[in-house]
Amino acid sequence: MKLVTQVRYGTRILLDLAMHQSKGIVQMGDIASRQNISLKYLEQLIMPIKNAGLVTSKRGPKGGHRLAKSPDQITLAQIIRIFEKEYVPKEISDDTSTYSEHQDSLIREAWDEALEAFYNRLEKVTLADLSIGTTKKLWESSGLLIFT
Amino acid sequence: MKLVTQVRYGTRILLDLAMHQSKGIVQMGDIASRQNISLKYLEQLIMPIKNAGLVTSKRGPKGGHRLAKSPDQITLAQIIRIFEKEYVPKEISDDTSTYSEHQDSLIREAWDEALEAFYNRLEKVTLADLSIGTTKKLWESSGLLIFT
DNA sequence: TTTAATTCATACTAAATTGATATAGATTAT
DNA sequence: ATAATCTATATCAATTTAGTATGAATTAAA
Repeated sequence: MKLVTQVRYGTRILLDLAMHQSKGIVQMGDIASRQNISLKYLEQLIMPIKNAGLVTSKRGPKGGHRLAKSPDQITLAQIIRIFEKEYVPKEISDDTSTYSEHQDSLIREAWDEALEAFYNRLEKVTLADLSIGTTKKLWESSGLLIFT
Repeated sequence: MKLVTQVRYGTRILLDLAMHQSKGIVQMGDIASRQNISLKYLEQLIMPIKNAGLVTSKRGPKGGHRLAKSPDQITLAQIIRIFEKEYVPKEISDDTSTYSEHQDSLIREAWDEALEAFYNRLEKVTLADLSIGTTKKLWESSGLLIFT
């Protein structure tokens, strides 16, 4: 059970967008250099995020991306769900007899509820939580409020 | 986030052991044929289960494996923990500046608590739950109590 | 209306993980 | 001794994940 890199990068992208919200639209190229991710890889990552409705985009020169919701409406759980493909557990047994169905349904039910509990906790961390912390720290350490 | 095959097979092995408890010690070869898993693969899977203290073994002829605890002391969560290697989420940011530490610790904390919630639910399903269901179903459907 | 900046769409490659097989050694009841 | 059984590695194949490359579609601006 691991936090795939796509989630880490995805979070960085969204966080970057959140912190540069005031600029309006932001270019992938800028994020790429700021976050030190290859532009091409980043372009791939932003796509599912966009399809999930977390950002909107505009093509052409002066185009770019922006958050589709306010940072406190975007949660860690949402980001993780985009990349961790929802997985239905296979049957424990490989036969088709009736008696294994009971086991399988017990396991599946527990699994589903466990996943729900997992995501519930992750719903509680928003981009706002993360970026507020960031700008605050920046302010404290440098005396400059760079990202506003 | 998926239930790896190792967990499915591991569960089947333990369930098989649980259902043949009365025989005392059980050979991997028997489990392999009953569960339709290659003996060699199965031998690999039983090792971490043994190291986790869920079963004990005896070598030589008439050797084999048996559960180290009663079936109601063995939970799905335990089995999953054996195979899903405990994974510490990497830092979101790759720089070493102070301001990213706050984000990372927020995320890590949420992640840890989410995992805990996940496993808590899975603690509630024991081998006994699964095997009791099985023998009962068998009884009902065939009139024969095969696994006792 | 051409040009250049940008997102969008795929195809491809490389590395890591997982699933499975193979070979041989260690232990022990008979 | 011998054969049955578990133990320990090595190897291979399949799948998934990470990352790169190529180029088309869109559009602001000169």
